Order: sequence, then structure tokens, then C-alpha cells
Amino acid sequence: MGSEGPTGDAAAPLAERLRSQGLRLTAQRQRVLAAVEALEHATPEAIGARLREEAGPDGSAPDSSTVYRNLELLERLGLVWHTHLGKGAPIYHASEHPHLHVVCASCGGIAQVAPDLLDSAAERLAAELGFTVDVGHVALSGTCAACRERARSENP
Amino acid sequence: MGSEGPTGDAAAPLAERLRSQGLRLTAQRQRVLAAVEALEHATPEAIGARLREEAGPDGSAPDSSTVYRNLELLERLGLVWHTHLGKGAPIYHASEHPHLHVVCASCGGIAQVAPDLLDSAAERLAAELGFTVDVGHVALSGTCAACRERARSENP
DNA sequence: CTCGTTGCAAAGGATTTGCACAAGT
DNA sequence: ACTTGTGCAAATCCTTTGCAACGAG
Repeated sequence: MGSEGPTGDAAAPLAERLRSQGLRLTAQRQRVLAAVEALEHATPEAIGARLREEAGPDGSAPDSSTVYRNLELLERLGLVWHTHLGKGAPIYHASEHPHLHVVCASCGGIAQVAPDLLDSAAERLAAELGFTVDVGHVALSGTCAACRERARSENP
Repeated sequence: MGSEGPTGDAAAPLAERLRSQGLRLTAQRQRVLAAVEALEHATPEAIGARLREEAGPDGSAPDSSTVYRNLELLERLGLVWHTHLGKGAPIYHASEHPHLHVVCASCGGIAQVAPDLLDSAAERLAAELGFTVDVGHVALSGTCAACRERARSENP
């Protein structure tokens, strides 16, 4: 079958995307991308921390400014996405398709949901307001089952 | 008719809610609440700015730390709500019912939508994950009609 | 060799916090 | 009077920026 199927997109090497824009492939960029993929949802800080761990006591990890710059770049290249979950902590993820995230306000837990959850809402907004929803940046907040359960038992 | 109808909730004076918790009614609290009501959606900074304007060159406005502390308090009292629109900028609003906000990522414009927009999505999440969506904190981001139009003409 | 990249350090903006004084009740 | 609330200033947190040295193509 085709060597350029739809799934090949995100799997395509970082190198090619960089090349096509006259940008350079550096070890730092590969490491940042790898970290985003490894940690499913991570803040820039968490990514920095991870890189520091990986590097070990002797090796050197990318500077935090480099992490920020590269996250921005990787997003422009379409290799990662970021979402705001609430209070100042964007999380980055590397899935191939835009996800929809739900966050528990109590425990901070994150779950991913199929993006079609909002299809009907998106259609209504498009029809009524001409507003195009960017599903990838949406995070719904609320309470997860576990926390709801706990709240109930503590607050009878 | 009952003197404690469901609509009387948000209209109930700030004073009573404070009293019932042993808290005090201060000029600052009244001003902060008034500002949130006046500015439909405002960041803590905008609220502070507004209070400074209102005070005029001679009068004194509440300190920003007081604004933050009181916004938090008013939210605990159920008189205001806050929503995160994306990058670190919480907005406060004082409507009686939770609203749903949509934000344009280009122009920053905010529109309010009826909360029932997400009813079906909320039901699905409840059924499938046991997750309770807090509609009041949800902000959908995307592109408004005007910005979409502009983007089209600039990028043919 | 040339120009994009990185690290370091310093600048910034937005909240938060500790405290002594001022103000509600 | 007693206790909560406020202003002020310092402390944080997270992110961005300027610049000289470094390294990929």
C-alpha cells in the first residue's frame, strides 16, 4: 500500500518537516519531541524535568528557554498540540489527531475523549454564530467519577 | 408567593451572605462585585483598572491583592464565576446562571452561548465516564465569523 | 563558511503571601 | 474591644528576550 498513508503524517520524521523550511535538526528538538510523546500530557516544566532526568547527572539537558522555543516550533510544524486546562499550565501532547480533554477539577486527572463528542455543538455554533470551534484546544472541566464519589462520602 | 424563590439567589444582597459566615461587608467588596457586574467579562487586572477609574484621581481604589482576594471570596459565596479562556487570563462574570463562553483565538472576542449547547456532550460523558462537566467553567476556543472572513481574504 | 540554534542571565507580567495597621460589628 | 480585611512590599511562578558562542547543512 501507499507509503504515504494518512497515518504516516505524524510518524513522518521531524527531519523532513524541518528541512522543508530551511530549519535544522538538532538533538534538543528530537529530545523535546520524544519527551512530549512519552509523557502523554505534560506542561513545559514537566517536559524540562523529564529531559533533565533522562540526561542523568553527567549529561546536559536543554535549557528551559530552548524547551519553550521548541514546543512552539513543533506546534507550528504540526507535530504537537497544546491545550489550556485551566489555571496557567498549558499541556502538550503529540497525538496524530486533535483530542478533546476533560480535566477533573479536584484531582487534576486528565482523560481523553473522542473529538466527535463536540460535533453537534460545533455544528450549532457554526450555523448560529459562524463560529468555528477548534476542538483540539478545548478542555472541559468538571469532576471525575472517583472524586465525585469521595466528595459524596465526605459530605453526607 | 415564597420569599425565597429560586431567582432570589443571585439577587440576594452580598451583605447577607457575608453575615451568615461571620464575614464583613466592606466598601471594597461591594466595589469589586459591582465592577464584575458592570464589565461583563473581565480579568482581575481589568477589574482593578476599572476600580481605579471609578475612584478618580483623588479617591483611592482597592489594592490589586484585595481584588484577587475578594474575587476568590465572591466566588466562594456563589456571586461570581470565573472561566479560563486560554493562556493565563481568567475572566470573571456575575450572571445568575452558568454561561458557556466561546472565545475567538484571533481577536480575543468573547460570546456567550446558552449552556444547553453542551447538554448532549455532558450526558455522554456522564454515561460513559461518570464525569460531571462543570459547564460554567467551559470555554470553547475557535475562530469567529469576522476573523475567519478576514483570514480568507488575506490568504487566498 | 553561513545562518539557524542554544545557553545563560536578566527582564517581565501576573498572582500570592506576610505583616502591621485600619475598619467592621 | 475583638477579629477580620486592607494596603504595601517582597516573593514566586512561568515565560520571554537579548546576546555571544556553537554547530548543522
